[in-house]
Amino acid sequence: MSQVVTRIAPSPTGFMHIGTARTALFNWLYARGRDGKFYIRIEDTDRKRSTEEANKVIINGLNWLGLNYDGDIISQFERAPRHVEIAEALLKNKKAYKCYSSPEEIQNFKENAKKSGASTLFKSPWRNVDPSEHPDSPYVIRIKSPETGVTNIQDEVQGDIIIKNNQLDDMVLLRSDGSPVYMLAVVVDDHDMGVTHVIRGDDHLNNAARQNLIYHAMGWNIPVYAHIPLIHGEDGKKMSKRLGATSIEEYEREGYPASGVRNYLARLGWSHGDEEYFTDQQALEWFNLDNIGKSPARFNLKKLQFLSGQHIKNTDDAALINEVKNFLKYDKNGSISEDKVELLNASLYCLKDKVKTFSELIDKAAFIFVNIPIKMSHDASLNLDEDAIKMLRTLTLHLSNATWTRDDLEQICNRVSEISGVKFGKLASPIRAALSGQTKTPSVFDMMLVLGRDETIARLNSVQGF
RNA sequence: GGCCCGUUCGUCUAUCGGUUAGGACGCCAGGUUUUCAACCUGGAAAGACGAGUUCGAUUCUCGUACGGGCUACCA
Repeated sequence: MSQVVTRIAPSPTGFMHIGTARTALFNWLYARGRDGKFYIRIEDTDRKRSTEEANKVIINGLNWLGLNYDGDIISQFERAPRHVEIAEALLKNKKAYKCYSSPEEIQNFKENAKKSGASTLFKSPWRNVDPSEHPDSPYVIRIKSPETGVTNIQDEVQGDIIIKNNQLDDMVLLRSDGSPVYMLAVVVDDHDMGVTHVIRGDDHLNNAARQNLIYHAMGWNIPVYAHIPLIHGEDGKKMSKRLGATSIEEYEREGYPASGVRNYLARLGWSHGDEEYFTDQQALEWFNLDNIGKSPARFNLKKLQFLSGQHIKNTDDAALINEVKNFLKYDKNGSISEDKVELLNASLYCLKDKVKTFSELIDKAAFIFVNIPIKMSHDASLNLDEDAIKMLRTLTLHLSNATWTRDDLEQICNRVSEISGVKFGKLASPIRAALSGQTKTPSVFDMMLVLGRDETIARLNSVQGF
């Protein structure tokens, strides 16, 4: 079999929908897993919607998700002359015809048909009129769809779908202003781009029958179809902005790792036995069309979070630091200085196993980013009463000649809590407050280890008023 | 209205006629514990409904209900 070619064909709406991202991922996995090509084509024939900015949003989304594409991005709009050329070829072959019915006429017909309960399928009276009788007025070009028989869609996901040809109207190919219609453009572009596998949302399933008409009329090979069910929101309805994020950029902003999003999106509607967590390599190796489900899947944030946590845990430190730095441009901290990066790197061992997002990681690493004098949260300050300060004073003394290993620190802390006649928990809270100004932090030992002796003692002193 | 598609624990799914219907997230209980987490152990939890085919249906067929899509000179 020849090389696999897939494509993602988003329309420039100004943001990248999570569903578009998943479709892109499926196409990318299918192509890249088979040494094939993956292209982007922007469906910008509707000029009202498209802007440079909107294209950029799509490209940024794809880049962030790590879906690299081949060649240049293709603009459907720019290919209009070629679409017209095909429409004219069809006209010449008598596979299409000029229709002079006005929009008002058609509108009236449909309204009447609806009222009387008859089929609303418009049958143009111009279908078989000889060109010599054509008026000199605006016209559209319509395809001649077969009046009898059936059109068969062979779909890798949905199975064989049979649509009766009498359900298909003579769709418009070229508008009266001469511009091509989407249905024509898709077929021509897919054919010209050599697309072998059309993996797209199942809202196009019915359209596939119409598109097949054009393939047949041109004598072109029909691509392999895989119409995948759309993603729904947590409530089972279409994903809306009201419930959760719909654009891929929001997940980036919130600090989800791209690898986790890839894993989650791939697993949503597709499966490989019981595998839930997998790497890109595994996804590439395993992904196929056979195991895509037929029913729409609901988006579930908790599972995304779980998987994201797993991916962060399994990312090596150097790569993780890079991703976090990149994420920081969305965080209020902005960028961070090199010495803080070093501290962050040193603390990864006690952070990355426990967080689900980069933003959570930064939160937990807050003790790194504060400086003396440390601003106390209200809850933290409650842990610094007189008795506590006294304990900290004792602790500071013992700490000055500690060897600064975990064992040693634990021993010292235990001794101090013993001397003070309290359980370790009573001592840990003030330490935590002094070191971070917060009540939720990594273990006090981890903080001491990361901060080092000088900084630890300085912070402890600072709450004692030194 | 017509046509097309779908329906297994709350959610994502496994099962390709015979299973105590499996896994994962989430949830609940217990454990670990210096906070928050993370982690460990255990638990509850599903074949939309009704017929038919069959020795036997979650699985095959039909119907109903519910959900979704298409039915544009939108994409």
